[in-house]
Amino acid sequence: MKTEDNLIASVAVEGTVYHFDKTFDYAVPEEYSAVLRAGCRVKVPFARGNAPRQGMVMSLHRGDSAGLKYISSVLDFTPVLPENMLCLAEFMQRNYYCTIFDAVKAMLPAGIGYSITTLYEAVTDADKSLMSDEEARIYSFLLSSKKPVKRRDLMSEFGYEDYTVFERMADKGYLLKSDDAFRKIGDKSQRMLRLTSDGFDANCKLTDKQQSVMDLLCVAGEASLKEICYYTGVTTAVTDALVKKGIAEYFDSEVFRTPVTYSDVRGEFPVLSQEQQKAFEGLEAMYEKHTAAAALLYGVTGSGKTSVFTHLIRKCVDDGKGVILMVPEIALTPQLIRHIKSLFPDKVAVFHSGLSLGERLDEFKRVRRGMAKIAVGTRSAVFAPFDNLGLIVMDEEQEHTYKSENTPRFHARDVAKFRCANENAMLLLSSATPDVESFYHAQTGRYSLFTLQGRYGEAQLPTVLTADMNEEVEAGNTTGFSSLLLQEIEENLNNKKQTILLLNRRGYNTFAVCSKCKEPVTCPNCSISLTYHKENNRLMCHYCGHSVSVFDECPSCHEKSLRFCGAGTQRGEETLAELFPDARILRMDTDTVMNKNAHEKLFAQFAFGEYDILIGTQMVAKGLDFPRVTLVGVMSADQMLYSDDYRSFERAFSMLTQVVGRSGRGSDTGRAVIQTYTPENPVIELAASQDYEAFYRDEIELRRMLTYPPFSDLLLVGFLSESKADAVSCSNEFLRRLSELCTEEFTDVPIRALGPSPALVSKVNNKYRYKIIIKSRNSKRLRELVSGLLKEFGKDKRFRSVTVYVDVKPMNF
DNA sequence: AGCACGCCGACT
DNA sequence: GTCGGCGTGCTC
Repeated sequence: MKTEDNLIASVAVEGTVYHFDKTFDYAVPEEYSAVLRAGCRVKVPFARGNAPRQGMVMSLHRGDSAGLKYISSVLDFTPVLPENMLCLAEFMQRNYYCTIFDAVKAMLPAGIGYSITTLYEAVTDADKSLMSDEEARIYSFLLSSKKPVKRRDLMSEFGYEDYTVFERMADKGYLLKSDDAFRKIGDKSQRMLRLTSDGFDANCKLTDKQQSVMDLLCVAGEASLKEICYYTGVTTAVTDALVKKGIAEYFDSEVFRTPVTYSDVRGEFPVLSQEQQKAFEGLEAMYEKHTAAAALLYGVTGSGKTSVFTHLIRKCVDDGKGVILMVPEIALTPQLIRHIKSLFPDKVAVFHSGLSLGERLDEFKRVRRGMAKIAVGTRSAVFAPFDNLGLIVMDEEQEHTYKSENTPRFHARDVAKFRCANENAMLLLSSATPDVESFYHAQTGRYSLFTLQGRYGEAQLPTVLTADMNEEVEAGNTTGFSSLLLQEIEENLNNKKQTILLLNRRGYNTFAVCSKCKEPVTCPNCSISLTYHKENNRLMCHYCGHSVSVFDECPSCHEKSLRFCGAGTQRGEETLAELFPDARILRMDTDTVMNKNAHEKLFAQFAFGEYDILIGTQMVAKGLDFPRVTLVGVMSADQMLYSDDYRSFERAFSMLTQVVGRSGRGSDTGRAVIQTYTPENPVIELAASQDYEAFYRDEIELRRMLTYPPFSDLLLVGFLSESKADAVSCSNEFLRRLSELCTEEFTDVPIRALGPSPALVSKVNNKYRYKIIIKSRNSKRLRELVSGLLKEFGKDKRFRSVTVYVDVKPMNF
């Protein structure tokens, strides 16, 4: 048989590392050669041990297969991803410095994933007398179980941290090894726990932690694992133990099921105003060219941006093309989703983290098979696998939730841009307070700009007052509520109107300090102070999730002198209740909202008038329209304004504009009170007058002067290590090599580098974090330079303890 | 990142 | 001699 003309698959392999990632060529066995196509997943032997790994076939070609390994099995007989998505994966590898498989993984629904596991079974004729006691026990266990046992299960059964024992037994011929691909099941974060019906027998001894879980279950009956861990401060190891004892059992949560909207509730397309019609016609003309294009739809809240883009979506669906509609957070936009579903019955697939794995898989398949034409969802919806994409709409395009903070660290807007360019589709960004970069592109003609001026119903802008907190503190007021705000709340209560208060801190107290030695109580794993949560009476770390029962002894000087300070939402709620005992107060933050579809329910209750005051973190700035709200209070504008980031003004402006705009949506004029220690900051005034364009003019000048985006691109190089010294020396060496290369091979790449310096939170989960910020133009040459350096440092054995990664357009640094 | 391979020291 | 500890280098 001649070897020159065999089928070869280029495969992206799972579990590689950036510095040696590429596609690996495998020979395709004869029996698969007719069926295998790019976009199918395969099982391949990898590295010296030929350990089985999952891979994605990126492309197929013919050639000489001599010396290549063979694909061991095919996991999909029809491609799970179309060609254009494979092309996108390569784009992501180049731009986000991730492995190709990382990019592929981001595109697939979690439920589709296979994991490849080693299985062990006992040979029938081994001589037990030759084994150690431990080996004999393992052998008997495997002999009694009929089927091969997964390595993982075997490890936990015998309490091992590694699997050398089993490997040794396999070498000695007592055990047989095999590998298989398994469908992943049961996303732990969504699992529920309940007591088993047969109850538990009284002589069964429980540890303290197990008992606390039991107490919770006895009261609640059932609870999600997340909640159990929050309230009792245990890890899943404890719940696992209860399940093992037969006292409790896991089950999949039913509450997350999306209510199915049947086609009998058919929505009406909104009638467009003259201004909206004009914008629509402009967009329609762009769309009709069927070439890659981008537009920004800019209009104040309530100007009807949604109406405009629903008409455009209809146009696109009528052409038989796919539409992606992205929203910042699904939980806060239930009415938009319901609206879209009612306009396009049976054509909508929804993508968000609240779906069960099975549901995500179903929605993915509906898109893949062309049954659904519109994919609605959060940033992961940008990967909806349409093969004839027509339009991508990004609602509230400036929202930070569009940026992924985990590998692959992509920005959904950039991925959307690439997809549109690559698939000849149109990109429509929509916002009341666009990202400064986007508005710049609209001003300079890279995007077409469509503006909506009119506010529906001509509601008046709210009157905005600022409260100078310096004066309050001088006057001895430490409640966090200025006299001005209190007075306004009082008035609203008397008039039976509703109030929204924004307090951007979770928990009860934001930190604890020792009144003797002045040491704050910090997380043992992170360089961040612990927050006191009243509901579970624990101190918690919002970074790594560490929590301890509350104590009063200072960990540094051992005096019983801890003092709790700073107000979070829980404390704010309590203070309010004391000040206004008759007011009905609703608190909303990730703690109260953790369970079920609570968002919508709570918002609905508030809209119904079941509460007088809504206090919460930034989620209260979004969500439903509340016509009865006539007062909005911002407890502190300062944390928003002064974070260590060039975008803090932009974010604060957007947030303040949004929250202030919540006041006076109905017939009454609204009021807003912004509390701050820096009342002179112009951003506050600009937000008060809802004047985006004036804000933009100031901001863009600032950016131009300081060469910040859009006049440059930012890249963060991160260094993570358990050893502080290694992280420091690695980052120093990186900077040295960077400047060296810039004076040698890369003289054509203009670069400014800042750092190295410790990250904003310098230690998380016992890992020290350092960063270098690179200011440059994101060109091909820059990517060559950065990618080369990453590979060099990945291989460097001096820095083996250090993980080096790159974050393009970092959000927090 | 794993993981096999190989080289060296301590031991039945 | 042989087991097993760790340092080194490769992954189609």
